[in-house]
Amino acid sequence: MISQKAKYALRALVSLARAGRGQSRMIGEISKDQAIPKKFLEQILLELKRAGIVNSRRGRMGGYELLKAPEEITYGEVLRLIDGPIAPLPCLSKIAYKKCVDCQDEGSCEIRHVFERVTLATRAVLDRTSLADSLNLEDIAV
Amino acid sequence: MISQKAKYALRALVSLARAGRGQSRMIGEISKDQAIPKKFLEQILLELKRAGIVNSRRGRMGGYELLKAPEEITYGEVLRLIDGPIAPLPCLSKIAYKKCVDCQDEGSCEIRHVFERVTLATRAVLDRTSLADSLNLEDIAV
DNA sequence: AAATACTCCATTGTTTATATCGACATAGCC
DNA sequence: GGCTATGTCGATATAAACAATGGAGTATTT
Repeated sequence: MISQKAKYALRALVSLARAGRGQSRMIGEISKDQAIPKKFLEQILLELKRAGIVNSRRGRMGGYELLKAPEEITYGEVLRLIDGPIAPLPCLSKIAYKKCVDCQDEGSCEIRHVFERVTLATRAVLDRTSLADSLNLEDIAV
Repeated sequence: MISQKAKYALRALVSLARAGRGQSRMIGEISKDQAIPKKFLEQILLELKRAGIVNSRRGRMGGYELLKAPEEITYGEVLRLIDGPIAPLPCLSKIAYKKCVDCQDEGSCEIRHVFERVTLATRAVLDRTSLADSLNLEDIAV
C-alpha cells in the first residue's frame, strides 16, 4: 500500500497541473478541494519544493506552482521521494540498495528472483507515467 | 517493501518444498539454516497452518510439511496472508476492497487509474509464480 | 515418565504513519 | 509603516504496525 501522504502529494500535483502552466494555487485552496489536512499538506509541498518539483511564493497572493512540465513529473519520482524505494526488497532498490542481511547469494535467491520481476513490471508503469498522462484523460473527455 | 515476516514465510516454505513431497522439517532446523528467529518462525508457521498451507506433527519427530503441492502455493497467496492486500490502494484490492474516503468517483480518479495498471502487472507475476517455479531454478542448475 | 517439539497467549521495544501546534519570515496593500 | 495573508520550520503527540520474546501448556515418541 502506498502511504496516505503519497496519495496527497500526487493529488496536490495533479491539481497544480490542472491549474495550467505558470498558474499557482494556495495551500488553503488545494487543502480544501482535495480534502487534505492543511498542515500536513504544508509539509508535503515543502518536500516537493526541496526536491525541485514545485516552487512557491510567500505572502499575499502567494502559492505553489509546478516547476517542471507535467510530462517531466513521473509517478515513480514522486513516490520514491515520499514513500522511499519502489522495489519490494532492499536488494532490488535503485535508490537505496542494501544487501539483505540473511541472504548469502543474491544470484541464487529465489525470492529475489521473483520480486525482481515484480519490480521491473512496476517500474515500467510508474517511471513511464507522468502527471500529463493523468490530464489527458480529461482532455479526451472534453 | 514486503515485511521481514513475509520474507521469512517464503523462505521457510521454499525450504519445505525443497525437502520434498511428504517430508517434514522441524522449526529448529528451518530457523537455523534460514537464519530466522525461532519464536518468530513459530508464529509464522502457525499462521501458514491455519491457512491450510502446511501441516504439523507434535512431539518427538514432529515438524512441518507442505499440505499442498509446490505448484499450488503461489507467492501471491502467501503474501496476502502475511502482509495483506497486494494492491497499493484499498480501492484496488480483491481481498480487502475499501473505498478511498476522499475519492468521489473511482472511474475518474487519475491516481487509481495509474495504480490499477501497477496492480495488474504485480498480480500477473505473483499469482502465476509458485514455490515450484523457485525449485526449478535449481533443477536446471543440476 | 521423560524428553522433545508444537501451541497459544501475552508482552515488549522500536519504528513509522499521520497528523497538529506554535512561533517565525516574507510579501503585498492601505 | 503597520496589518494581514501566506509560506517556513521545528517540535510534539498519538496510534498503529513491525519484529520479536517469554512462558506456560499440550501432544507424541521412546
